[in-house]
Amino acid sequence: MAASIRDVAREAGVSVGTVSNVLNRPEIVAAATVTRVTQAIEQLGFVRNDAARQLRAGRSTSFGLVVLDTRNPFFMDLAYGAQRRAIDDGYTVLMGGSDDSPEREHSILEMFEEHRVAGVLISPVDTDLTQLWKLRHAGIPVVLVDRGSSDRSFSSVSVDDVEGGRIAARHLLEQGRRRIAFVGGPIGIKQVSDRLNGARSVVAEVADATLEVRETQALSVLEGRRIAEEILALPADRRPDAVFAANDLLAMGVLQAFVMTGSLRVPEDIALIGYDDIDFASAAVVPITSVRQPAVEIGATAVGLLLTEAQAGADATREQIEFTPELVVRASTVAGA
Amino acid sequence: MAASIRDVAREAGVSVGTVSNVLNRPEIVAAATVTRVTQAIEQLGFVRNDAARQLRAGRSTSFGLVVLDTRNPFFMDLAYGAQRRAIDDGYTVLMGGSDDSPEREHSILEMFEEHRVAGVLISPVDTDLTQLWKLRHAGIPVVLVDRGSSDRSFSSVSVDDVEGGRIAARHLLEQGRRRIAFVGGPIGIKQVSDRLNGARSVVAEVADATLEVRETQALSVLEGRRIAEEILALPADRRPDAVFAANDLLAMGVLQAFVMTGSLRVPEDIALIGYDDIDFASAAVVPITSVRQPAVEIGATAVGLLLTEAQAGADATREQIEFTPELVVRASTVAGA
DNA sequence: AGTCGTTATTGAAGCGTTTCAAAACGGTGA
DNA sequence: TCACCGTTTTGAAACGCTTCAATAACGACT
Repeated sequence: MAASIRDVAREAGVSVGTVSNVLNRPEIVAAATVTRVTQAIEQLGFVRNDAARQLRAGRSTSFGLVVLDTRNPFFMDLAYGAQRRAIDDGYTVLMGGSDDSPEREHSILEMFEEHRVAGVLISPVDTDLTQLWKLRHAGIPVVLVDRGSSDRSFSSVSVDDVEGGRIAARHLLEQGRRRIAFVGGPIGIKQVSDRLNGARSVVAEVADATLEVRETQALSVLEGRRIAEEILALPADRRPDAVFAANDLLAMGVLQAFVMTGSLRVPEDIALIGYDDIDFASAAVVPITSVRQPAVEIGATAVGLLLTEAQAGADATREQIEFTPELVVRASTVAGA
Repeated sequence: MAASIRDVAREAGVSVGTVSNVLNRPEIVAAATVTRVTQAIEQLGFVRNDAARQLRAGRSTSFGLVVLDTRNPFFMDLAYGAQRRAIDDGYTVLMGGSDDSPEREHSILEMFEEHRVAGVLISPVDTDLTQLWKLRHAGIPVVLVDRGSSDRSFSSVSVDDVEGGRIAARHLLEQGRRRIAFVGGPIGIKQVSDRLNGARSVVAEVADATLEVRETQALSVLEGRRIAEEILALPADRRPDAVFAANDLLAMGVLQAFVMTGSLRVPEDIALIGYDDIDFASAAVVPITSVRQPAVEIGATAVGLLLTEAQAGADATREQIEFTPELVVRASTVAGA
């Protein structure tokens, strides 16, 4: 079908080895030969076959990225950062979304492994990391993104989510809120539980403050809306006076439901804080206070770690990089902010 | 390094052909052999080498998707739809963002071609489609997404953007607006010029209505903000009373700038309509009226076309599918909506 | 016992590259 | 003229998989 290097060689009257050299190390080939081969390539419309090249090379020139949700702007920004950094080094990024499903995560990783990717970036759903160990054992470096490696066995680039949780809760308490609802889930996801635990620790220090947990199935706008309706259905005296949403998507859902029904004012009746600080948070009906994570930077840094680990081989040193989250105050917690 | 099919064969005491059969058509292999081989696979932690498999097969089992902007929720939704549809048929989707750069688009397509993808979905920046012809000539089916094929030479899944432009302009005129500003660009992008032309045709029919074009460098929030500042800088009597933004990202940027400075009320002083109806449009400070495109469906449908075209081979019939855009009225054009 | 028909397994060819030791070439100096 | 040397080019051997014609195994039937 398509022209192969062999056809080019015949057309140019040289051997396949020479064509390959023109393609990969033109400087060692005589100038006249280079032009002849180049012409033949042009002539036949030859395009390198990546599969053959990779087969020979043993491994691919792409990294795999597994995120929790491909439609979440936070992860898109992260992916964007990863991609830009990877391209600079001649790598390409394959992305898959696990949609909070361990099975899906598993099958994406399997695909990456069959592809012999040069490394894997992952924000895992599955608490069981044995598949990641298997990957490393197979010589594929793994870097955790948006999530630390508790036992330091993997390199990781993350944000201190416990501290992020504390920051959020502290801010709400400082605004005089006492009945806080934490909205997020599945709790199995480390990022979620860390944020919750951070908030809990701060709330525990204030005598009259309480924290109520409302678990969601996913970190989506829809789930936020669902929980908000639950809250609205409560008798007024049992309602929280603040909501800490585990991410901005949830926060937006919550906000939409509150605003739509018009029965609860934000922040007067109920304050709202999100997490991630996606671009859209600042553009919301009531601009949403959020705990900022540097998404693009996380992605880029993670690819950097992957690159060094890929160079170093099996005896690479693991590195845990942790960014500090940052509070961005907007009108959803402070009237007129 | 990693175990090959040959190692598995040795371990299980069978030939490589048999191992391959166990992997691909277990039903033709004796049950006892299957278990023996399966055990060996388990034992050695064997993982298929995708490169070798593809090299043999001649073509990959993935589709390539080129979008204008990977961070635009509209394209993410489109990609999501494509992915879900592709997975059902055992395909995988590779995505690349051209960021409105023809060069970048070119290099992504080149990568896809080297990868021998089974098909390409593309929302082209480049008005010159010769590279796409080249792809087709190489036996790779191409489907245009979010953009029709004017001469019907390519299959496409799109929305009637001229009609979409008309809908938007008509709506603004019906609200009594007469000085409309069109914000969008680069104008070279067909979606943008179609929307503009639709709007222009409707405005031309109303004697005292005018349409002023403000071209942007990109379809981003930032560019929207920039244009809004330009508008704010105008003397009050030269200001438009409505803005039609070529997509929701721009609309959000415009809105942010207006709201932030607080000098122009939406929709009282100036109405605002966007395009795409991304999820975030409804959650904006002032919920944004928009022209809806069924992103997920477009992606899924496009993969469907690709699948049939891939089956049919070179003599496939091209099909142009066009969805009709739908007006979604919100508060940014109708007070209290 | 020999033959036929199934059912299971084998072994080798080939996909398109890259790599690398070996060969060819073309001057140079003796 | 010849041996030697640096520069180019060659040709064959992998890489790991799938495919397919050929072979083997094994009852059943004549």
